[in-house]
Order: sequence, then structure tokens, then C-alpha cells
Amino acid sequence: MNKKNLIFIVGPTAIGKTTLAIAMAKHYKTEIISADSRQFYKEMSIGTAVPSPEELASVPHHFIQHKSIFEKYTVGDFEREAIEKLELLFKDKDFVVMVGGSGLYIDAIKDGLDNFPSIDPTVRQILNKTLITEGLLSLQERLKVLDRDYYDQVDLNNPRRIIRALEVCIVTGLPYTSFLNQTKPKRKFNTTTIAINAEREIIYDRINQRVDNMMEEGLLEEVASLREHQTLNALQTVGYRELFRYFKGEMDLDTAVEEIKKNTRRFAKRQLTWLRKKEDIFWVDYKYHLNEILDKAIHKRKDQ
RNA sequence: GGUGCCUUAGCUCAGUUGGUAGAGCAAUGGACUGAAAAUCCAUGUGUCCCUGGUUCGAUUCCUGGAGGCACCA
Repeated sequence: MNKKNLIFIVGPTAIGKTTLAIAMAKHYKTEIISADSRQFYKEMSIGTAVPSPEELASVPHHFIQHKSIFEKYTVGDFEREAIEKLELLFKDKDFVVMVGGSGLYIDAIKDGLDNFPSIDPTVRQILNKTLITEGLLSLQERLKVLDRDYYDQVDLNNPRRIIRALEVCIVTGLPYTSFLNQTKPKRKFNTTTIAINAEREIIYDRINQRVDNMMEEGLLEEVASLREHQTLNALQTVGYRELFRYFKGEMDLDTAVEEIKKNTRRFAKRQLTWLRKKEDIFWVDYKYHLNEILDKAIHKRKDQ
């Protein structure tokens, strides 16, 4: 029987995932891997709510601010690096904690993504231009020719989905769908997923409070220092985009802060939508007791 | 105290020549395999302030209240 266990801590933003992850990691005398698509970047810290220096010092963390916003970094890259790191950690640990709010990144570790060849980024650039010059319909028609199966199932209104499929089709000469549902190697560890949740009103209160705290900590200055890079993908992030707009004079500061709160609320809602459909999640209230989680979610096999 | 105006969705308001109502924003539900804090789709949630009256029928008209705003005292 496999004794290696990966514990995922998930949930909407600002619910307290970091705190639980640290408590859990301390309990098992282990380390934490972050699966947060924005805390990867070393140039961003206030707006991404990376753990505090004290928190980072209390338990070893990985994949926090290990990349630059100037680097291209994909879910696939993360999957490879994180699995490699996990194998290393599992050499002398039975438990590892992974924490993050990016559902796709969690799933990539839990179940694995299909293998795709890497795609030259210029292909996507060209397709993005085509979207502007020729319109979505033109891209839809190309997809219809190159991958009729995907054309029939994809959300045709979503340019991101269409462009992703097209870039794979164009570069490989094969339909996008031909890469899907490959038999993926089974993970060499067990997984337990713990999702923290609370009433919507409580989540929203916490979000509002956190945004105010970020502003007090100097989010405005952090964003100002990144202004010239605002078109980079990593900076397409709640808390940054709104303040870039403020600097452009599109809205006053109070409005920008309200927009940050609103967009963070919407983000939290999308996170919950992603999690709700999962069947093997152990949901806990934000006023959890660690021992209860350990007993019921992780050590449940002992009782059976 | 007097006069005028206002009270309809969480907010700002429109509207019904009397047949129980609709916009914007907010919100809610959903999709999503290398951009994912991204991107995309769908949805109106309501003692029409209260009370009597007229009427087959009142959120709409009339009486009387309550609250708000403005002006006059």
C-alpha cells in the first residue's frame, strides 16, 4: 500500500488557505507547495497575498515567487516541476501539503494533463491578431476545418478556447482533440482534497477587508512600479489591472478599489463553481478545528 | 408649524391613460486541458411605504397616516 499522501488545501480567495496549510505542514513536519498561478511571480507580492516572511520562515515553501513576470510559464511547466519536486519530497516525507486557489493547477497535479507538444508563442500572437483583424467567426471557421470534433463541443464564443485549439492544430498538423484523453500515468501518491468554505457574506467581508489591507500595505506603489509592464500576462491580475486603469485616468482611486473588491468577489465565485462539481472533496467551515480535519478527512481509513 | 415634491428589485431610477412591473449597476448559476486572479455563457431576485375608500379589479385615482428632501416661517 502506498503511504505517500498529498494533501490539497483549496477554497475561495481570502478564506484562510495559507493558515491551514501551515498548520497542516507543521503537524506532519513537512513542506508546502503552492499551486497559485499568481504567487509564482517574484515581482508581485502585496496584490497576490503571498505568505508573510514569518509564515514563509515557519515552514519551507516551494513555488512561491520563484519565477519572473517576464518568463513564459504554463500549467504544463508547473505540472512537470511540481511533480518532480513532490517526488523529491516524498523520498523522506509521507505527507506533503499543496495549497492554492487555481483550480486548473490543482487538477493538473491531481489528475495530470494530457501531453501536448510545446507551441511557439508567435503562433498565438498571429492568431490574436487574426482575431482582431478578421473576427472570431474566421477563427471558428478555421477550427471547423482543422478539428470538427472540437468545433462541435467547444464554447464557440470563447476566443481563448478556439485559439488554443488552433495553435495546437496548426503547429502539429493534428486535431486538438487527438491529444485529449490519453492514458495518463497514475500518480504515485494518494490525494486528499480539503476545501475551506464559508457563507458568501463572510467570504465577501474577508475579501473587502483584505483589499483594504493591501492598499494600506502599499499596493498602489507596487502596481505603480510595474506600470510599464502592464501588458504582460502575469499582470492580467485582479488588483493590478484596476490600478493600471486608475493610473491611466480612467477612474478615481476609490472607484478602482471598489472594482478590485468586486472583481475579487467574482473570482471567488468562479473558484467555488470550479470546486463544487468535484466529488472527492472534504468541505470544512472556515472555523475548522485542525484535529477534526485530520481525523475525518485524512485518517478516516483507520476507522473503517 | 405651512407649502411643494418624493417613497417601485440589494442600489440608482423608469413605468403602468386602472388588468400585480423593467432598465443600468450590484448579485446569482454555469462552462473551462499549457493565457486560468484569464476567458466565455446564462439568469430578474419585488408586500410597487402603510391605511381606508372608489372599482369587477388599485402599485396606478381619492382620504388619512409614516418617512425623506426642498423652500417658507
